Amino acid sequence: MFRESKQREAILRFVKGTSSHPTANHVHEEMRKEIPNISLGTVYRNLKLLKREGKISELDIADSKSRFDGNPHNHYHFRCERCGRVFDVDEPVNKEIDKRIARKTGFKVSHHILEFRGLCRDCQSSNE
Amino acid sequence: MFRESKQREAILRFVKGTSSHPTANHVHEEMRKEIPNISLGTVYRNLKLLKREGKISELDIADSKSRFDGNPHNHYHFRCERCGRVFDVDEPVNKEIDKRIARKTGFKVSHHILEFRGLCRDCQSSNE
DNA sequence: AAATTAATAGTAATGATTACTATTAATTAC
DNA sequence: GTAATTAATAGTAATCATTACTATTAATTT
Repeated sequence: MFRESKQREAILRFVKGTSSHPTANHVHEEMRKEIPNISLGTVYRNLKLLKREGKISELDIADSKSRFDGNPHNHYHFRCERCGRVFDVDEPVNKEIDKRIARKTGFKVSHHILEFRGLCRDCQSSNE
Repeated sequence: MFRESKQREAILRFVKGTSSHPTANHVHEEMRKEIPNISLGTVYRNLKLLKREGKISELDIADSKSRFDGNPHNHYHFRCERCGRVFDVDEPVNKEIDKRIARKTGFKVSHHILEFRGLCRDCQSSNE
């Protein structure tokens, strides 16, 4: 089914070996150093494939389209992985965790974004 | 400085009045019902403006480019709002909160995504 | 070594968003 | 109230990340 390719091996090796959370373009630039004519399409295809195989992950959060919220205050959301709908979650925002992370890392933490993922009620009951 | 326009008023009224977390395109479609020739550019411009004014918010999370991570297991991140770099955060994943939200909402919660935002050490010290 | 076909390179297409520009309309000056 | 000013708009073109397409290349199998 799958064949080995030096392109895919190199992409996996690089992403596994860096903590820079590179974009597809970053990976492409890096790859060109050892495989000068590697194409961007190959990078995209393999990143997606390696993700499907569970060897790497993607910090996507949110799909390609941005969504807006009439509530301007920070609050949490739930996104259904099947229908794509987004719901507000009625859970108090944990401000303590920002302080803890700030203490641990030395970063200045202004806020955090928390999104739950799974299946909404409709999508659980609909069998298909 | 700012002038009122029926387009902006209608957009704000709609986004404030729905819990559907609409995309720019959803807002545009809805607006066309009452202002048939409103342009998509106007919708985008006003959504951005209303966000800047703090009247609505955007569920962007992540910018336009997707980032990849050699660690395939769920973990938290910190994103610097100034330089854009993403760092891993060494904090145990809270599985209890998924259960609590599931109990509260009736949704099936598979996991959650948590991203801290603020200024990394470099960007705090660089004065500019 | 030849046959098969997955993977690639290179290019074109897509889709969300932003930029641009002439026109319209809200506000200000008279 | 009317004319002058200029912010906001409609409509279109441009941009940018990502995906699709296709002829060619190269792993793997026979």
